[in-house]
Amino acid sequence: MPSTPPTPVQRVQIDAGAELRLVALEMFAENGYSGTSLQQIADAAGYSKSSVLYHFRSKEALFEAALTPAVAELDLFLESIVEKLTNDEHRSGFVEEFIDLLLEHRLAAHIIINQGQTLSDIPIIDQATGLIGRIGESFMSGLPTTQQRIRLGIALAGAAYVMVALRPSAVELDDLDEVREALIDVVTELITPL
Amino acid sequence: MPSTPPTPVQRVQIDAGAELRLVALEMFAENGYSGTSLQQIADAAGYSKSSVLYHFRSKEALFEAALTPAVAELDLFLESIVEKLTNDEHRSGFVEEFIDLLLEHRLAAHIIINQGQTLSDIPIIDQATGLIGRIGESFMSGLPTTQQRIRLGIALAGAAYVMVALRPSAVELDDLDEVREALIDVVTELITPL
DNA sequence: CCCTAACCTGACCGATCGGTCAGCGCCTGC
DNA sequence: GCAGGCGCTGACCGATCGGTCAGGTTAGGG
Repeated sequence: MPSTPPTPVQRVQIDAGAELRLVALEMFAENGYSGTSLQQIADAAGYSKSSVLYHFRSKEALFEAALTPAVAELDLFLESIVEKLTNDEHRSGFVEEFIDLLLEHRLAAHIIINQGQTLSDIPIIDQATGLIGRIGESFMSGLPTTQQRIRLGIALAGAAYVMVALRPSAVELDDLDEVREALIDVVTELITPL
Repeated sequence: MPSTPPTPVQRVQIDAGAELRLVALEMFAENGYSGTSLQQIADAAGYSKSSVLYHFRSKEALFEAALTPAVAELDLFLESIVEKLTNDEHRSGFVEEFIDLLLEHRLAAHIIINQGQTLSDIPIIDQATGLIGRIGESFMSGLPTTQQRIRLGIALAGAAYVMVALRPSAVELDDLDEVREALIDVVTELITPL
């Protein structure tokens, strides 16, 4: 019998750091940053509080680690925006990508939207709101009337908030697809006259 | 010289309860419910923590007292809705009143929108979200397609969120009027096809 | 077989949390 | 002038907060 290969076996969930990041993301979204204690996170993940602080130097570091993937993708999205908006034909694609980005990182979006002002002194939150601001600016390069700015705000904030308001339990996969298309339609309709 | 009247004099701000309610509302909106301590509220209002707890039996009672006026007006608004919606001519008035209601109670709206899910176990929050839900239901009595529900959601949530996002410092009175009209226009445009 | 390093934990720390309580000064009606 | 209640306070309570630390356990390489 040949020697067994060097254990690439079942990697179900042995990465404690990633597991803690996920649990923390859910709880921060559900109960808020200051409303979630390290003890609660540790209990939910099946570790001790000390263990959480072994993997992450502080509560804020854990928060930052939990949000980092979403913010990184948001950053990539911003970089790709410039060419998207110069080519007029790609504008609808812009909306689609933005909605998909929000859907993929719903929990992170929930946190940034609902707690962004409160937690503005945490670096990654500051970075995220900065990115969002630059997306808005680059979109309406000639930021014309108040009415137009309000229109854009309602489109993006409304879409984000509707998505965020979806309770995780209420997410049937079919419905999610339907929601996705409806969001793309309505947002596209709102921003095309700009 | 006639006797001085029984001191109806300057009532600048001697009602400690009302003053505390106001300060608490601002701080709860700014830093969140669990992110605001009774000590911070007391300091900001110029009282001791004990004094706050003399006027309000608990932190939750103070929170409830701070939100009560807004929720009461929301309740009145819901009662007036039925006749507004049966008379087709008053539909635009509906939007106008709703926007004005949000503008008048911006801080309370901020709290209910951003912390409603988190604080769903507090009675007045439960009441407020219940009222909002009934407003939505009574508006789209025949809740038709997903697309139409999303449209309504974006209109109302977007408007509310745009308003909430206005930093208090950024509120010039002229701008506020401009924002009000823009909001009414866009929201009306969104919900008229329903 | 032992040494090391990674992982995890309970005990403990000072600070702060929401809340209680006894008592202070002051105004008012008798 | 005195009794009583209202507004307000500091001292204090147990619980919990985020965070530190010394030590226990385990797996792997020499």
